[in-house]
Amino acid sequence: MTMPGNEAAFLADYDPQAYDRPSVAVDLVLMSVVDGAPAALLAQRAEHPHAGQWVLPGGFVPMNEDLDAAARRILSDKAHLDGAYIEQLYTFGAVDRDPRMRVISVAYFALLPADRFAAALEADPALTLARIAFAPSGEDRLQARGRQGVLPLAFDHAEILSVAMTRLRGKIDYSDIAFALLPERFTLRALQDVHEAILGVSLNKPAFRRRMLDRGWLQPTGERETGASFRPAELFRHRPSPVTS
Amino acid sequence: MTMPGNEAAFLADYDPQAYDRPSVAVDLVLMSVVDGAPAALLAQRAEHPHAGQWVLPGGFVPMNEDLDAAARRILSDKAHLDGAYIEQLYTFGAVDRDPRMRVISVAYFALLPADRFAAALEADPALTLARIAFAPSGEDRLQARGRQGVLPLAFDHAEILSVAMTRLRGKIDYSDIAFALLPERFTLRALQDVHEAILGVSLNKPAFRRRMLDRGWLQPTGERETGASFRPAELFRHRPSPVTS
DNA sequence: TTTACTTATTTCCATGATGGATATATGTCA
DNA sequence: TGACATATATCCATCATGGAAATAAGTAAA
Repeated sequence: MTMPGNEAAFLADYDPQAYDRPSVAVDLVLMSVVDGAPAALLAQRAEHPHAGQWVLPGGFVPMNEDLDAAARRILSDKAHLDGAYIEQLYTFGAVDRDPRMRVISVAYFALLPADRFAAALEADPALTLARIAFAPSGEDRLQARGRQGVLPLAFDHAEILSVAMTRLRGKIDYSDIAFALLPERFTLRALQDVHEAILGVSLNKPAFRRRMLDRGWLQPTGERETGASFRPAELFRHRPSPVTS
Repeated sequence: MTMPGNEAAFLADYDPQAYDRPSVAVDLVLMSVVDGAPAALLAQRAEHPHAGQWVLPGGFVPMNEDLDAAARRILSDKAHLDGAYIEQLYTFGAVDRDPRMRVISVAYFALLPADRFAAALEADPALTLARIAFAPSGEDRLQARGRQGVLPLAFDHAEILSVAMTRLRGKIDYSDIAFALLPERFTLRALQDVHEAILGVSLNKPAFRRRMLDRGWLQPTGERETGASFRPAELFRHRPSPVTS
C-alpha cells in the first residue's frame, strides 16, 4: 500500500478487508412487570446453535444500519413490538460467547407496559414472557420461569438479563423509566407495584406517594379507576421530565 | 449449504464469511483531576484519516481478544499506563462515524491519579493531558484545552468524552470511583477537591466529611500530610467496599 | 518562647426528606 | 343504610444535610 499525500487519496486506497473482523449483533432485553414480578420476553431458537433453547431476541447488525436503528428493527421484526422505551445496556464481547464465530453483542433493554406483549405472544408462538424470580439468596442470581418451570438461557444471555435487571433496579428511583412500564393512565398503587416488583421490596405507601408527587412527574387526570369493588383511586398520567424541558 | 442434523455438524459447516462485517474498535477515555479540573489524555493522530488531529487513544479488537482485554492492552500499548480502574462506558455505532469504513467503537473509561500520567506523557510526545472545561452555559457541552487553546476532537470523540463526563458525574456520589482518581493516601480535602472538580460545584466541608466518613470507605492512617505551612490534615486510605465484601 | 495565621476538625442548630402509624374520605356491595 | 376495603391526608419521630460557629493544631514570624 502506498503512502498517499492527502486524506482523500488515503481513503480511496484504504482496504477495509485487511483484517478479520468479528460479527456484531444486537440483543434485546424486553422487560415489563407482570402480576407483580419482573418479566422478560424470550424467544425459542429455531436453528443451531442451541436450537430449541431460549434466548433474548436479537440479530446481526448489517453494514449500513446504525446500532440504535438495528435495535428498533429487531424490536419490530423479532418481537413484533414498537414504540418501546429503548436504552443501550452493555456490550458483551468475550471471545467464545458464540460457538459459531466471534460475535460481539450490543445489548439493549426495552421497557413496555405488560399488556403490550399480548399481540407479540399471539403473533409468534416461539415467544414467551418469562417471569424473573429473585433468587432466595439475597444475591443477584436470576431465574427465568416459563410456562413449565425454570428456563435456562443459551449463550451468555442469562448474564445479559442479569445486567439488565441490575441497571433497571439502579435507575428506577432516580429516573422516570418506571412510567415506561405502565399504560398511559395508571394509579399510584400501580406505580408503586412496579417499583416494588423491580426492587423486590415493599415500600411505605404515604412516603412513596409524597415522593412521586413532588418529583413533579405525575399529572392528575381527575378521572378514577373503574371496576374496583372499593374506593377507586385517581388516575395519573406521566408528565415528561419537567426539569429538563 | 446443507441442513445438518446436529449442532456439531452445523458448526463445522458454518461459514462466518457469509456476510460483511463491521470493524470493532475500543476507545479509551483516560480521565483524572488535575489542578482542580477534570482532564483527559488525548493522542495526536499520526495517520489519515484526521491526521494531526486529537483523538482518544484506541485500537481495533482482534478476533481472539476479549473486549476488556483489548481495553487493557490499549491502555498499556497506546497510553503507556497500567493498573487503572477501567469500566465499559457505551458503544458508538453510527454508520458514518469513521470515513474509512464501518467502525463500531466500544468506549471504556479509565480513571487514574493525576501523577500517574507523567510517565505516559514523557514516553510518547504525541500524547497530551487536556483540561476539560465546563461550558459557560449550564449545558453539558465540553471543551478540551491543550497547551495552546481549544482542542477539537476528531471522529465522534467529543461525544464519547461527553458521555464519559456525564457517567462520571452520575456515579461519583453513590459509588467509590472517586478514589481511583487519588493516590493511595490522601486528605479529605483532596477527596473533596476531586468531587468538586467532577461535579463543578463547591461542597460544604463538614457535611462532605461526615458523609464520606460514615459511608465506611475511609480508613484513617494516623499519618498527616507534610509540607503544609499550616495545620496538616490526616491522611486516609480507601477501604474497598465494606458493604459488598 | 510566644503569638499570629491558616486550615483541619468538631459541635451545634435549623431544615427538609423519609418511615411509619393513624385518622379520614369515598367508592362498592349486601 | 351500613359494612367493607382501599385511597388519601395528617401527624410525629428520625435521620441526612447545609451551614454557621467554635475549637484544635500545625507553621512561621516576632
